[in-house]
Amino acid sequence: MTKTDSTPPTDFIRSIIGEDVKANKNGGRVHTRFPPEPNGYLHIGHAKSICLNFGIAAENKGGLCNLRFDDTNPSKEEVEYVESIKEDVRWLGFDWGDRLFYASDYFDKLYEYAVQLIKDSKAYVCDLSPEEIREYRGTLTKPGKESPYRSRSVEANLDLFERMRAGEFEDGSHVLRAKIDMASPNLNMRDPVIYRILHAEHHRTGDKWCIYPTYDFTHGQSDSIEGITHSICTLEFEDHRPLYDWFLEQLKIFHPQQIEFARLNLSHTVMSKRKLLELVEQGVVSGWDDPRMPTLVGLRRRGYTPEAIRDFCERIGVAKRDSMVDIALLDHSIREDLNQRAPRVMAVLRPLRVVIDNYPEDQVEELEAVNNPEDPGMGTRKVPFSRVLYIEQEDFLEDPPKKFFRLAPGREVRLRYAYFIKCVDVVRDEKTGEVVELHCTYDPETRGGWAPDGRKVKATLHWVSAAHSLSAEVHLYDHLFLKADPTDEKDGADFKTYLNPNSLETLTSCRVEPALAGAPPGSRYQFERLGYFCVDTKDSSDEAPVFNRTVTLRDTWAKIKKAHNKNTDG
RNA sequence: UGGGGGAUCGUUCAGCGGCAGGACGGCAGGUUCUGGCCCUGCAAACCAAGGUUCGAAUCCUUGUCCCCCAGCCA
Repeated sequence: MTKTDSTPPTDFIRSIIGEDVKANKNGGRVHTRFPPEPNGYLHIGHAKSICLNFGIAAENKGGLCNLRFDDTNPSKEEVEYVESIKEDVRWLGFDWGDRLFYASDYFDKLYEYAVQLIKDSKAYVCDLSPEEIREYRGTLTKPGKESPYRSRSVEANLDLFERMRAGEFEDGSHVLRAKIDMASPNLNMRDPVIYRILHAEHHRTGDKWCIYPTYDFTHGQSDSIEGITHSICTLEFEDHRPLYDWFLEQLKIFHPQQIEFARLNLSHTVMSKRKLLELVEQGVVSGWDDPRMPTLVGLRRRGYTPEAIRDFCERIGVAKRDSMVDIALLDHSIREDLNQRAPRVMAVLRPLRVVIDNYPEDQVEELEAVNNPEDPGMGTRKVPFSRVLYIEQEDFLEDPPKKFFRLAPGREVRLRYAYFIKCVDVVRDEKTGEVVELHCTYDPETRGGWAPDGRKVKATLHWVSAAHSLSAEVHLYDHLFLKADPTDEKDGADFKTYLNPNSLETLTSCRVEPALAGAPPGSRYQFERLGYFCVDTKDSSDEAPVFNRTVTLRDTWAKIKKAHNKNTDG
């Protein structure tokens, strides 16, 4: 995708790095990393971080970005997640080369670091229970108390730590703690736990270990080992930085620079892995790849392109203030991308039968339609036209309001690429009064949609030939949540109470033009006047195609209707 | 009333002592065989109060509000 005037993004992180390069810090090297925990699927918030880290590496000469899994908690992490994460990063368009790492690669090294701290009297084995540790920690305003085990000898600590590793103790009975300052105003410095006993099988190291380093003891050192120059993370780790600095200083090892930025919040959805997991587990959505999910697998299945997501990540910027990006911006990014590349096609979601009374019974014409007005190179196709057609139910109104330009009794409109037609009769269901069929006449002089006499119509409708169209199922998606910030549970409500009951609407009697026969899973189209749709990658088949609506077209008629309703209701 | 961060159009990102700007959204037009795209125009903001200065969104002071931290999660 080519952007006409894409200026290279600048933000405070890139400025800092630019200064560092200019000052020849780290010999001018720029090395970042994307460090996910393999305990869930990646979402669009991760995409922001991925684009930042891989983007910065790509923008700097010789710059590199590692993919490293922070797999320090075997009880929550699974291979399923590491595979999906790798796939998602690749799909987004980034490449970690041969630099795929795991924090678990460093378990031996980390153990040595811990031993080193013990030998320097900077760490000790503590026998306090989790509850006791919490009590001893103090509170935000009250300093903590020192553990009674704080002054054990180096020898005793070495022995105990070795026995922890050997599996002599039960989970939770002992921990290794850094010896820093129980009175520190920064709670992270109050003798934090750096190793805990977890008799759990690790997805990579198996049962080699029954003690595991905490994230805090792992992350900074892993960055150091990999020679990461700029360790970019989110705001909540800002007060962990002094702790990471402390470890690096005590261990006398390479010191990456940590820079924090605000994580992405998107309106009308949730971004926390815990909440997303809850939606999956409770069956609110069909899975991590439900097209309503903000996960990368979900967005992909919904029809989003990596280009659009990258464009979005560029538009939202990077800063330190907490923010909530309007999901309308994501809509804009995908529309802009798909407008350029998606072939146009006609599909009728809610069919209304139309009979062209003066059209010969057995005649069929092949009319030429352009595949993409934005890109003439995409060529044209033939669309069959015959006596019986379908149009969209909402394109006809018996009693049209002022600004309704579409079909109505006695009114003439154009059928796209076909003919001008005029509505001459309306057939109703005898019982319900519902309009079930329209009778129209066509003007043979307007073949292709042009009027030789230059007369104008106010509307152009999409349509399909009844006999030639294919049936299809269509999934209409809308925001998962009605409330912009479902996380705002101040009135006591659970975030799920703000779920949009209409976030998915399934239409089973849709008709699509024959050109869509055999459309491959994942392929994207614009259904003219309706929106962008893609062939579902899971539930679609040649016999029973399923299309997912990625996003609607901008719809000014919908806005007019809405404004009108508001006025009449009020 | 412990510590760490942050406050600029509705939203978001710029502006780093010298005309507050862009994008999305909104509104109004133009164009149009998609009520799409595209084009034009309009409305729209410096948390507050003091101070320094010829000049303050920017520097200083004092407030106010918001976010994060009391996992052996990350």
